[in-house]
Amino acid sequence: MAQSDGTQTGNSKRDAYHHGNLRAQLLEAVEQLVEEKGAENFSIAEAARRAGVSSAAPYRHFADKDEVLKALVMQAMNRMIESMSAVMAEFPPGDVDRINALGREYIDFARDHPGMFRLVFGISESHDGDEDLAEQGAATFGIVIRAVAEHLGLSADDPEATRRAYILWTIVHGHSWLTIDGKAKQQGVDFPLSEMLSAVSNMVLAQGDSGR
Amino acid sequence: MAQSDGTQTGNSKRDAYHHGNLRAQLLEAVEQLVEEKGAENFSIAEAARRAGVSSAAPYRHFADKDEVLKALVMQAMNRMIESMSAVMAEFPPGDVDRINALGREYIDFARDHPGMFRLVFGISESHDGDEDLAEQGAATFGIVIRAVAEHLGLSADDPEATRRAYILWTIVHGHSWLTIDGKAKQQGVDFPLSEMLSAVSNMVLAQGDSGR
DNA sequence: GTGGCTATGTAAGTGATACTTACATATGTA
DNA sequence: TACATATGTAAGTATCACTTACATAGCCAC
Repeated sequence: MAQSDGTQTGNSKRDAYHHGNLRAQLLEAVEQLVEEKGAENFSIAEAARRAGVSSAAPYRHFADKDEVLKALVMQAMNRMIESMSAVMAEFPPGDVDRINALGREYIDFARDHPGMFRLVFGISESHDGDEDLAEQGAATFGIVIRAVAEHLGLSADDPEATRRAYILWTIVHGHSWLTIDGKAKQQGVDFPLSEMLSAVSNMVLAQGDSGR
Repeated sequence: MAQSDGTQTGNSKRDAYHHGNLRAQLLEAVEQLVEEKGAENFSIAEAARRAGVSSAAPYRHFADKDEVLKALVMQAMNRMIESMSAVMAEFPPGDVDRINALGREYIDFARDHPGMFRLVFGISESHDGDEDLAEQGAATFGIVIRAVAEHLGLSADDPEATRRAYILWTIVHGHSWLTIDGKAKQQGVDFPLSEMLSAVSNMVLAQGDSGR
């Protein structure tokens, strides 16, 4: 069980006084809680209880609750970047399916980890100007921009690539939210959407003017 | 200062013991707080303070915090339906601009009331099976479906109308989220998006197969 | 080893919150 | 006017975020 921040997990028995691995185990507990009860209804206290330490212990590793959430979000975004990169490797550069696969990865993440998805995007509210998060976000979106640029035969810094990538992002992002919020199913939109969405992305990616 | 639920506001001086209008004033206070500090960081206690009553008073009007939020969301959705209906009246049936105007109204709502937007969609997490909210949501989406069906010359219960309306919803919804989360601007997507989005909606609404 | 420095844990508080309970006071209606 | 009901208060419970003072473990120089 490798951890993306370098700390070692695995030794799950706590050794009397000193725990040895609290930070990582706290994040693990918080992630569980976020999925179980939502990002707004979990408490640091309960995460501490799950890790078998006192309610003050977490504050040796994190300044406050927000910092815990930020660390979790960073971890999740790292994983996201990793799985997107893995997906990229399965298709040749420029392939449309590469782009569609990225979208599917995004939607799958939301469906499989709705609590984390909410957290990642809900956190913007309280961490508005955070540099680390912004950088991580740019790295993620950058992957999409490059894939789109390659497909269109554009340079990655051509605004047209950003423009089209952004439109694809809105679709995938909107669908992810509506899905985890149950809106899609609730409104009778239960037919398979993946083909539909990739058809739309084909339109958006068609050569020609995107509406400048 | 008319209230959409029929209770009268306006007499803002509280009359000694009995307040006369607590429910409406609480909702007003909560809405302010939600915009100021976010849906997760407001407290019933503070709303009560703003309304000039004890912290126990709200519980004469609402069972718990969740019920307050639900009432607020219902109010917001009502307003949304009203303004969407108003927009509809400005364009002839079947007009594409009618549909685009609906989308713009949605995005404007998110931009102007990000706290409420977050609340409306964030609430699904805790009110998953709520009938009233589902019904209200269906009414809202129904407006879009009808406009799309009229434009395409389809019956409103044709699944193709729902399908296309849903795609438009994902775009508008995704863009709204990314905008209020600051992602759009953060990623350098600051060029005017309204034309771009309406160009995309034209693609989605074009006659022909949408990717069945 | 021993002494001491630092990292990491605990216990016991502080102040705020959601919500409850017992009681008080208006208001409307028989 | 009396009484039922609606609506408010005060005080209390349990929980939480976070702090402070103290304890212990690991580690390094010597």
